[in-house]
Amino acid sequence: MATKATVKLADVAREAGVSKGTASNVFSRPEVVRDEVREHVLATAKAMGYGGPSVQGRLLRAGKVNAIGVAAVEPMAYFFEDPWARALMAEISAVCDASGTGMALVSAKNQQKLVWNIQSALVDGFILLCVEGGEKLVELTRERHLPFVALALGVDDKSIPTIGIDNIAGASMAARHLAELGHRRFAVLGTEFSEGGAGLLTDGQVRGATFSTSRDRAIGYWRTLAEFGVAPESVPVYETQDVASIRTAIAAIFAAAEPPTAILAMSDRVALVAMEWLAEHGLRVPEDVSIVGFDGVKEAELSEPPLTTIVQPLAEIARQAVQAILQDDVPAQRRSIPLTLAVRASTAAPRG
Amino acid sequence: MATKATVKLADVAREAGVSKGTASNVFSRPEVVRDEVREHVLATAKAMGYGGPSVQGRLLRAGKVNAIGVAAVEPMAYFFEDPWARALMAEISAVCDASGTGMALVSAKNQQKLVWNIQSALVDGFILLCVEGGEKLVELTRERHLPFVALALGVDDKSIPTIGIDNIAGASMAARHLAELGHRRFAVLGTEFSEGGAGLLTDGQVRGATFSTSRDRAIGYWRTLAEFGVAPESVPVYETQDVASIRTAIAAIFAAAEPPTAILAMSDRVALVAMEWLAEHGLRVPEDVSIVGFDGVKEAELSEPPLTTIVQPLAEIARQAVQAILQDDVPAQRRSIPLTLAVRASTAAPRG
DNA sequence: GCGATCGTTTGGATCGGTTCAAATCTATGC
DNA sequence: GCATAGATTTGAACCGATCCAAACGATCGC
Repeated sequence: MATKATVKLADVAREAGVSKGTASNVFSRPEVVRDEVREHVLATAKAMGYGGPSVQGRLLRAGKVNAIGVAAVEPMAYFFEDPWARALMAEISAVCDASGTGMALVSAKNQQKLVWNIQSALVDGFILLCVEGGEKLVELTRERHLPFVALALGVDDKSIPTIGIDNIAGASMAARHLAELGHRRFAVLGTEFSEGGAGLLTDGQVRGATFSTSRDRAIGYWRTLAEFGVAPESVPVYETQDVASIRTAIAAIFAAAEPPTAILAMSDRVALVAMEWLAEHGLRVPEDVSIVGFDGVKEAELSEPPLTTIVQPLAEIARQAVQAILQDDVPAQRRSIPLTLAVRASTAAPRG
Repeated sequence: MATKATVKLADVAREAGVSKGTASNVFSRPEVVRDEVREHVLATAKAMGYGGPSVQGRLLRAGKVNAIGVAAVEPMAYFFEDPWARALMAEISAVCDASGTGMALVSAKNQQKLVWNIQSALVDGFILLCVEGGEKLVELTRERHLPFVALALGVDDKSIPTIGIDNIAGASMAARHLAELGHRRFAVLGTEFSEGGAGLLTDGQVRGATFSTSRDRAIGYWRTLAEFGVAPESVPVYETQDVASIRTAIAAIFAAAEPPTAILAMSDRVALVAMEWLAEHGLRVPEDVSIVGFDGVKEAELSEPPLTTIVQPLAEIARQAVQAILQDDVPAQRRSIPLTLAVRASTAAPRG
């Protein structure tokens, strides 16, 4: 069923015997047209099968698309499958809903398509979800000359407008919580520090990490533990990627002569996998081992026991990001939203 | 930081001393322009801060937006939170990814905004996710005169292009599976039949349901069980809404003198809640009670025990829907995709 | 030296609307 | 009866590009 020769506003106007201007008013500013005329034009339009003013035409004049694009260097399904992305998207969409703004999803497996997708997306601005490969995305977006903010950018280039969290402060809270409970033997179950890495990291590897998120969290842990007299050298940091690497890491941690009484996990995902491993190996949480996560995903509330974690204020991040785009008032540099500690049942004082 | 007076193609052309046509070619058909000229125009553009051809301008000429809209009469967060919607969106986005098509999310809490959102969405067509309130959505979409297909439309108006599943046949498979295992005492744990209802339904209420999905599944169960000599009157159908109503229903079912040996659940969600209730009340699945779900969501594979269920071919539905829109070749009427039965560990022969 | 050919460039039409100043119509006041 | 304010309508300009037929310029063959 091919689209028949499309009827345009001018056709309707001619047929109805009014000017193009009046016809336009009938649709976009009906109150200014005399009732009689309006009815007639509307009737003519319906009779001719006119589908209403074409959006693209209006757009050209108006300039505003009234939609924001959310982009990621991931397949599009990422938006619906990754827990963090999903939680964030839900918040972003709630804000967009409230302000009647549309959302467009932009993604690409390959760089080639990403370029085109970014360049041709019909949006007023972009929110960039970039866990990795973010720089290229930022660069491309910049060329569109549209407002944009990056969320969770793993690199810290001061010139990129970013809304993020203070990872050092967050990690600090997690470490302080455990230290105040009396723990003195720790291990850090980290996320990705550099492309594809995994395993125990040296001090130098931590500080020279590609991804600042992981680095900052490690630094936050170390710094605060030092205040409690725990030497950084005594707190091993394991980098992990997939589930297998997480399990390998936690196994290594508990293979030590004096295993830690508390685990600092750099993400809830990592923490949850670790808790599973612990349960399988007869170690009780929090009686034998305390564990603190990071992110505050929903699953962390529902785990057994519920996970103590540092929760990211996703709603606030989403609100600020959307506002910034809509008002074309992106932060000049990086802006941080404070994190909060949610104390649940996965932490307790160490035994003895 | 207000956007400075935007530079347009014509400005660049004038500044570079070439015609608008040539300038346009530099960007959209570079190979046709002499290297020297191209370099010069590009340089001028960069110097003037030209952001590349404006999408809206190009659009007007091209006609194709190269994006499809997905609409629902739900808040936008629905796309990221509801399990069924999410699974479907993930599939749809995978198909879009493959064909380089963009996606726009359209939604609205209130009808007022829905109208505007549908009318102003920049898309080449729509996929409608309508579990309820679908008719209004269809009507609005029709006015855009763009191709669209409805998915899972709960009403069966033959004139609406729909890609769906054969609920009767699916329910039939579920019932047959249990009957062939030897079950003869059943109860149906239903989903929503009419706006806000819950509780035991009469035959008339089932047949007069507002939502054809629930009705068809019930009919499928009854019809097939009858073939095995089980009278429909002996198979109670409970309508449910939220978790509480599901628990109430299953409690009622097992309060009977001769409780059923098998449960036919109209959705995996309902089935999973029921399994939880059964576990809490010391009834083992499948030893004491067998249960079959419907939908085939991911959670059904991971439950304990894994749930036997009728799986919806979401990937295929998504593929056909997207293809139909992109090729402007929507099915004239309803098109059904076959369902499959996934036998897992929640079903077994009845005891004794 | 001249016409044909090929690669570039040009200018104007077009996409489908919105907008606004000016023109036209209507009703009111005196 | 006529000027005047207010309500409608008109027509042309414009939004920012793409497209294409025609013009142009250089090279080539004879």
